[in-house]
Amino acid sequence: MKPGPRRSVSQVDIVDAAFEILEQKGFAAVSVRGVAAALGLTPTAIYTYFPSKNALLRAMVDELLSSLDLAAASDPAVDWRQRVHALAAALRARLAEHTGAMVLVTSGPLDGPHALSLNEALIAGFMGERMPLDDAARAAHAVLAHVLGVAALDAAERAGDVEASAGRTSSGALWSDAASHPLTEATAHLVAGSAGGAVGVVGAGGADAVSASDDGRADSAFAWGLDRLLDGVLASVAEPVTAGA
Amino acid sequence: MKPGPRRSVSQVDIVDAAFEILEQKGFAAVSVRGVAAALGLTPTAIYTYFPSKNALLRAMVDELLSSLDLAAASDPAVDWRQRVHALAAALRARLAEHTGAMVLVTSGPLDGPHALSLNEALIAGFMGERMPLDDAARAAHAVLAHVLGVAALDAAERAGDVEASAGRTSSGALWSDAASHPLTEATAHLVAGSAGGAVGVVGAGGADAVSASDDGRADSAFAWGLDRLLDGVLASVAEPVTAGA
DNA sequence: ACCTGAACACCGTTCAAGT
DNA sequence: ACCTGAACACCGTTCAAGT
Repeated sequence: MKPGPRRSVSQVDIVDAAFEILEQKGFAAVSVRGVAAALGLTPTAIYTYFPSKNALLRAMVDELLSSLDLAAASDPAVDWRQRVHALAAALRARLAEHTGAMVLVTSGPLDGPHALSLNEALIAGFMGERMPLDDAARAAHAVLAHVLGVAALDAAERAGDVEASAGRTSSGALWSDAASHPLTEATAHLVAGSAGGAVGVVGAGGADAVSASDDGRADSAFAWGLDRLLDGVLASVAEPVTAGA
Repeated sequence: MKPGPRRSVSQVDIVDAAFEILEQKGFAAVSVRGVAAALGLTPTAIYTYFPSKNALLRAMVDELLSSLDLAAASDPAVDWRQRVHALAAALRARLAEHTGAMVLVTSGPLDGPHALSLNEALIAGFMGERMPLDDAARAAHAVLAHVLGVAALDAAERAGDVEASAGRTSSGALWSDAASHPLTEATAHLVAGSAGGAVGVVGAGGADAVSASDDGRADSAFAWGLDRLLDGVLASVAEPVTAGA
């Protein structure tokens, strides 16, 4: 099973070991001590390669982003909208794969080489749609925010599968006893659901629809929101700023 | 300074103590042991009120959301766009106030009473713009995702003020040595910057512009993205679905 | 440069016991 | 119901020392 402890380790070995632990035992198990043990090292040996646990976490973030296909996202032969959808879906899938990915992504600025390249590809793509540089940068930021936000809501929902909350107000009454939130209750099915799964297939199918391979309920909500954002962003190209309220 | 240990505690006392520690010593200091000590209790006494630390965290999330002015957000006399902006800015400000707010929000489903009421207000608001229930729910989800996503990017950036990353690839070269990411570098100023600060003033000024009191660079990027999202969402009311690519 | 061993100052949670 | 005390199985990080 195990490849056995290596004789000499490197930064990438440590990051790989950390990901293996993340996938098999969850985010809470990703510890300096645990990673070191997986490599047959003493905990303090890790500090030769990373100045802190946080630095290791940030290296993991960039490793995670390295799996994105930026070449495909930069192919001008494909519709930009389609490319954004594929890129966003891929990023969301990566974030959904591991528990606690939001903690990872929040451990420091997204200024690693792959994070910068991702941002660069997004800005360039929007500029290809005749957007000025500044707005293209804002659009890239907004798309990134949308993906991270949906990932955060996904993560929050998954975190509660095991744990039931306290569930009581100070008056002792149970939360949302009946129809006090009818709209939310009636639409919960549209927004909740599993991410990942078939998401990896997006962009591989090829020809027809943007969100053809979506089957999760949350996946279509994700695509819908992204489409509305892109609608608004791309519409800003035609009518610059002048139309006021 | 300290009000002294209480004679009898309650769930709200514990949550309050946890927030005080969060604001003064940061998220890492919010521990069962620390909260208990602040109340003059033994760590294990906390488990009489919360089944786990995570349950305490979730109670903190709902407490955080309780400060949102949902009444103002439901006032039909005010333009819906303006109400969404105020609500979103307020939520973002709350998330920006404390370090590690994203970890808090990710600790479990947003199904507390105040979270549900927030969602309810958002859905109702979009329905007031003649959107069908399903799309209104998706729009609410998208707005929430946008706020959380921007908050995540904010948090990530702040997390790096202290800590410089490893900063080296396996080849030993420094990250982003020169102009390998020109678009990102040229626009970094548009997207980075402090959140919070004057944000709390939004909605208190009153009359004229939506983002009048914004001064941070990130604040205007936040408002821009939200406006583009609302553009796309509200445009979907006029032309339902029929228009194809 | 790379790694160990011992130590410091912490964690969340369980359990048995007291009132 | 509410709280204590002891214990279990952990943390991240520093420091002095070895090679």
